[in-house]
Amino acid sequence: MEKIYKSEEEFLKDYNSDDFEKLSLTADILLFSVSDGGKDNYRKLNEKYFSILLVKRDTYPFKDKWCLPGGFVGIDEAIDDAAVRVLRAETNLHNIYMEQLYTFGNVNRDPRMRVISTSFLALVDKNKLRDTLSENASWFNVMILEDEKEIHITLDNGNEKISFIAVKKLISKSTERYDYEIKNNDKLAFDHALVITTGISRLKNKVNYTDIVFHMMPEYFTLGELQQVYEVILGKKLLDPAFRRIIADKVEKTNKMKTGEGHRPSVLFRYKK
Amino acid sequence: MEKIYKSEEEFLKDYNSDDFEKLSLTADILLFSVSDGGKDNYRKLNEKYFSILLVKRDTYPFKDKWCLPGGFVGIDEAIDDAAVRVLRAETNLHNIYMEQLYTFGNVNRDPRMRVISTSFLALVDKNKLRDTLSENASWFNVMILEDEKEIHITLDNGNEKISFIAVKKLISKSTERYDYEIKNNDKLAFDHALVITTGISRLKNKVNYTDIVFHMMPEYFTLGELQQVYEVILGKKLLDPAFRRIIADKVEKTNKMKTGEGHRPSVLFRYKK
DNA sequence: CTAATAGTGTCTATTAGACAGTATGTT
DNA sequence: AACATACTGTCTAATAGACACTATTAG
Repeated sequence: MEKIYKSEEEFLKDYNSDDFEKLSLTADILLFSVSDGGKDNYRKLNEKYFSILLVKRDTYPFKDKWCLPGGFVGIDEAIDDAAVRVLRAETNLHNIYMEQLYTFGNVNRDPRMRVISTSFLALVDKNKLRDTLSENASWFNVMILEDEKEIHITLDNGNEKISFIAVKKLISKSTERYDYEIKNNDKLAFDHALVITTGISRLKNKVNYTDIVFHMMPEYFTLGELQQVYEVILGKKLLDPAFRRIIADKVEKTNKMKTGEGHRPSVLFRYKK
Repeated sequence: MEKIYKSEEEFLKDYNSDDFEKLSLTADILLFSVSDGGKDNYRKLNEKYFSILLVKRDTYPFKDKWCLPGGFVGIDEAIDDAAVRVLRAETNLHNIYMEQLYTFGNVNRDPRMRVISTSFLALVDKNKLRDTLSENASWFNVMILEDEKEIHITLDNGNEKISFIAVKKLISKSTERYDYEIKNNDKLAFDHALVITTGISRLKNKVNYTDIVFHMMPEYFTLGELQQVYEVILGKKLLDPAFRRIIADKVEKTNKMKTGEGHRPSVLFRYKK
């Protein structure tokens, strides 16, 4: 017969939490940034690449595959704190923009046991990172080819190329929500190809209605550089006057100039808070 | 000394998942709908209310407080499947629009033990529900008063009023992200006042750039009714011609009319997929 | 007739897209 | 001088906001 409790204290004293089989939770970080490619020509601007930080696994499971920086959430640790801790361990960075992305909770994500993963979207200005990466971590440039049916994503760190296809499956046309089926993935561990796809989609989307990109910019930047970052994330060219109109009230002019570029010098701007 | 594994199979055979202390996960559902209030006047339209389903707890902890329908995620059950199961148990509904909202993972959310909660936003047309609610469940009309600093939320099911204040704490102006500190809550269990606040904010936001409201509409509706739903969620009046322009290509006219309303009859429309 | 909503026409203000032009540095 | 980018002016198209007007029903 079930015992009748008279108070919450009494109930909690008796409570045995082992009645349910518990599970493990990880916090995984999608750290995005923008990096400079080289110049092919002294006059031209640096090409910008959208890039993501990955870590090579040195233990089983998925030994020698790449994955997102991540780690288990401690029993006495908030998820957000775990995310901060993991990012700091991998990059020595803190005080970085970070938001929760999505929680992936299918069974068999991890061959060891049932693991839930809460992923976080983090953005940095790459100038803040110098020689502080952990040994197995590496930045990959992200190339995205998207049409109505599929997204072809290629990640390239100079030595190694990772590519896969995310096939869009429309969940709801009305809300433009997609699920993705990952194909041709052989270098990314777990379901991280799916996590990366989800993160890139969210970022592309947010760029249009938030000021999120400024978290990837250094303190001083030219409008041309800012425009390049928008272009590389959105995957399309923007018209100069329209772009300047839109960001006009988000930035403020400084009295600094960027010179020595083989063409007319450009005014340096700063994000206006 | 650490054992060196030659293959993933060998590694997995030895793997003991009890090295980490595990935690519990629940799926909690925010089921929103729109309900009709009465008419004060034979000529007037039914007043519309935005409403949410809550359940009264009959066991500890938080006995006799209200909470969101929810339940533990099984060890062999995907989070999404758990969400569907929970919703069905409470309402007998399935095939309902549902999207993941947010994962709440602070410590001490639950006095029993460490529990993580993944919340889901679900929307129904209330006409689909008739006498199928579980005994402890009840619909509450939602009233929202929002300014730059606070959101005052009142939930009312006719018998009981639940109200609390969510104080906005700006995380990032650039991305317009807020965290909320809940004050004056004494009738909602766990951190569910925070979950509800987060859900309402998300919904208010999504109404502007998705077709999400159609999930709360019956198959046939007048444009006046549709506009009322937008107004009640957004908490402001809209201008007729502007509203009609915006939704013009999302709906299609039918040859049905709604009559008997004490004023000019109105054409019934249908969502255009 | 009256109150109440249904539905439309139109003027204006704002925003977005497109293109052409001028400006100014380095080599 | 030539190239490449910086930066601006302006015309046009599309979208949003506001208001006024007509239409139609039950009672």
